[in-house]
Amino acid sequence: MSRRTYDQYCALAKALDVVGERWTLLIVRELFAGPQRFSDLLQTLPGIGNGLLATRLREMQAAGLIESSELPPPAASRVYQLTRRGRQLDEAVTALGRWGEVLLAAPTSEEHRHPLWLLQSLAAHTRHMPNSTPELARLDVDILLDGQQLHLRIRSGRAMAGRGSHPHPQAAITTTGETLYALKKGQIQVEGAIETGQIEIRGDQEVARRVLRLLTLSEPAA
Amino acid sequence: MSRRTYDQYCALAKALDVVGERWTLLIVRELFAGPQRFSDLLQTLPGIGNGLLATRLREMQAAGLIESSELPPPAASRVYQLTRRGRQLDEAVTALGRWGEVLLAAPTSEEHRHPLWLLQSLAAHTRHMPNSTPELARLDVDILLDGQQLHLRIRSGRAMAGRGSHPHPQAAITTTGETLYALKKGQIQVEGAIETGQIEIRGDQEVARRVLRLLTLSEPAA
DNA sequence: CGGAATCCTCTTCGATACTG
DNA sequence: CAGTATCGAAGAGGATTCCG
Repeated sequence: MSRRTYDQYCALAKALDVVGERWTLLIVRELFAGPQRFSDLLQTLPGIGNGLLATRLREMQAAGLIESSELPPPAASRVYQLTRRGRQLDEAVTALGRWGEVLLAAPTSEEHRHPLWLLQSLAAHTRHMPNSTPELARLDVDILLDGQQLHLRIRSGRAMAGRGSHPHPQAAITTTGETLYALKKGQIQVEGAIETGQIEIRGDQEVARRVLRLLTLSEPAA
Repeated sequence: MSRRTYDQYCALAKALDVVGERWTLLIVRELFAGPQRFSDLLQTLPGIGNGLLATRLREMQAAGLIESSELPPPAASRVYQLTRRGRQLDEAVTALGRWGEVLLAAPTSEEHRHPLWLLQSLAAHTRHMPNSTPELARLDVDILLDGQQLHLRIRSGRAMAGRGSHPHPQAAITTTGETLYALKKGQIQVEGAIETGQIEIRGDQEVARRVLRLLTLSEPAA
């Protein structure tokens, strides 16, 4: 009955009362990439258990973070999506993710993996750096990453990753997480990876290259 | 024995594995304002229970977030403080705090309060806005807030709140949380509050005014 | 008195089984 | 597919005790 709270008159404590519980911010991360059904979330969040997911979704709805909507027939299913308030968590989630990046050791492990998470991570960095050249004002590309269909929206140099394909992509990239990771590390270059076939591009070649270069840019020295 | 983790190869999940558990980020918040002893933390974090605090401090030490050091006699006590890695949480904690600010309703409640938390909250906003005029390059002032001795360090327009007094303050301000809150809301002005005695200043009047104006600046329209 | 370890109760979590 | 019901296990909170 009694939701556990910190009972502190402090903005951080209040925020943690709402999003500090287990799984909540990971659900937010999933919904940043687009609406999801109950069972979609169950799949991408291994270990959560359906009871707890139901509870979290109810709490998050009550807190105004998400809303659910019925898809019209014949889909006849319910999807959950972020509200404006929920989307405002972008900055905090992004900052936390950047902080956690150095904790990513070798990907070899019993860990669950998902191409989206890598793309979100790379996209998060672009929202940290001031990259707003006119060339990066507005770009939309599809990315088939390790067989998963994703897309990237770039607005004023800031990238957001999403599931599925974009309605009007200017280009389509096919590659692997390994390749993106090597690019980010500076171990290979965009042009080289295209030549060796590690990256395939359809549509606007220049747009795709711009996106790839933005995404795999290294952090400037602080 | 088995620390609970999300087991996801994802930067956000990794970050939450380390700082996502109950109380951890609130401990970080306290240590942002300076080193603290075990019992200091117990006092400022009502409800934590000493066993859990000990556990958290051990975990945070193992994760490289904090370190403990013995004070030389006659103090003969141990203090905990953030490491560099721990201080890097600044951005994430600040972003979360800003997100939570709208959840602060009327301060009338059973909630625990502490002048430091208000000051940290106000300071967090200055780190969000680009305010880097030469006048705000480097300022250090003491603040006696609701009887609590605190201080503010301002570097390049970005304020950090701390406990106790600064070794070399340029000015000292005495006021109340209520007054700062009203200033932030725009209900009163700095000059007016000084005239009515709601704010007292010793030392460099101009420095104190600059700090107060920075601190209580309203958010520019996004 | 500061800094914990111990014990006990209550809540939350995670997995499985079950229902509309 | 979208949840609810249930139950053992882990975690949290409070008090007490121990040690220097």
